[in-house]
Amino acid sequence: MNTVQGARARARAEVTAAIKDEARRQLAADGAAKLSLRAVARELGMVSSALYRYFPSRDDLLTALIVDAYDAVGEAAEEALAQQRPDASPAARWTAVCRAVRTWALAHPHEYALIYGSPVPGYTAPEATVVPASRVGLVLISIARDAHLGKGVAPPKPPARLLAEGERMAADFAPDLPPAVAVALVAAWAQLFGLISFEAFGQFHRVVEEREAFFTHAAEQLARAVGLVLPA
Amino acid sequence: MNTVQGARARARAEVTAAIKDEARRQLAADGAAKLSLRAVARELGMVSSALYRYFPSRDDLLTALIVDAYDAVGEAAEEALAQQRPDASPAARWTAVCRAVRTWALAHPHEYALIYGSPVPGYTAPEATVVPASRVGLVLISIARDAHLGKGVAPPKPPARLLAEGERMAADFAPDLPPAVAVALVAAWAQLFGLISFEAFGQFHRVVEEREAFFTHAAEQLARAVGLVLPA
DNA sequence: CCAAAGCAAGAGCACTGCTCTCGTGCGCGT
DNA sequence: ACGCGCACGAGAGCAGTGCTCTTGCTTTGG
Repeated sequence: MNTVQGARARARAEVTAAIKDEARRQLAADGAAKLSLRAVARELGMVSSALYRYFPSRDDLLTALIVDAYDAVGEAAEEALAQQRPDASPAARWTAVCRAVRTWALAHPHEYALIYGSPVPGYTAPEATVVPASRVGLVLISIARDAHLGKGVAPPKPPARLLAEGERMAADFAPDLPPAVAVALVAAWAQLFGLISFEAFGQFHRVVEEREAFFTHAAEQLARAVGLVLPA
Repeated sequence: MNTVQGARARARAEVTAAIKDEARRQLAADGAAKLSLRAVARELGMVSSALYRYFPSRDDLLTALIVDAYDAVGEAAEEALAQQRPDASPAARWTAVCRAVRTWALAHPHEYALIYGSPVPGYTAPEATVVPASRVGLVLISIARDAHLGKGVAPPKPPARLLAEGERMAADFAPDLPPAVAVALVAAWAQLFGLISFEAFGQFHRVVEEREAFFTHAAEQLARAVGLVLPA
């Protein structure tokens, strides 16, 4: 008994991981649309029906890959933040995290498409995905909160009804964040992924050539919009 | 001879349109992944092989739908611009166009996903899609150009290499647009679709409730970022 | 030590995209 | 106006898919 859990459970975990690995390979090679349970099983030397002992359906396999992808990009963001020097400015932290997310997306376009492209399984994201999906957002929130705990430049005040929304959002996610910053932050969050998606999905083809410089500059402007840049 | 083209060609055009209509229906109902040539043919009372006389492959059908979707959203944008009063400010025009695009996207989520979600056919967008795909961009460009022909507020100057990129972009698309405005415009363009995609794809679930007010406010900030808002 | 539970394997169903062949009827050019 | 040709629809068929069910074997825990 050299294992804390039974050998059975361990074998199951290993096979499950092998399936996900092979699925990820096929995903990276041909995209989500062409991911085939039978092909995965074939490549693993097992028969297709055996695979259903591990994933009840193709969508469940995809959901597992989605969760892993959210975790991977979330980890990339957290790591980028952790590697910042203690004296780094909020804007510098913000830009570094944005660049890390972009780098991950460009390195794993199909996995990125899985999570930030069209929702492929039947329309409603499974509940299991919401926690990993929020990791990047939490990183951005923490940067903004640190910045505005010191002194930040408040973004333009939104209209009253939106400001109330901002208070609700702040109450939910970051108690001590000014409401106006909260709504600016959510907007910047969505806009960040707009920039990344357009680049990853080829919309910048023949439009933007200096992609890295362009993105960095845009990310810095986003930091400004959230009020992370101190006036000179 | 009541038709300029032969009856044969006309019948062909009608069947082609019927196929696209039915395909669009199934697209709206079940999404692109479940769009099936055989089901379309079945619904139209023909056998599946007959459909291949009109579209050489499933991807070709999807491409046709993509082109139509680009045209539809482009037309929505152009119409929104055309309906602006002559004395409307550039910022008001910008916001109106943004709202029109958003409205179209929310009304046709699956078609929107087809063009601004993950690229589903084999990775490279067919050449035929690039012209219709640029219609929304052209509308935004025209607004920015009109604004800066008068006097606009220049966006922050990007670094030198990006400024050169801006000059190239301006030369390609809008000869008389300041380079800094060009790069801000492209960024705002991508960010606009980031906002819309996040809402359409459910990323704002339990995050943003006042979606319309939120979007309008974000679009106005985008107008500011492009330099469309005059100082008070 | 044996029953129970987990597992792989195979056959099979309904469906998909796509190809090929084969008549037939309609539109077109003469 | 007529007949030829070709575009078209129909059908069978292939390879592949997701998923289910039954059948045995192996492992595990009481």
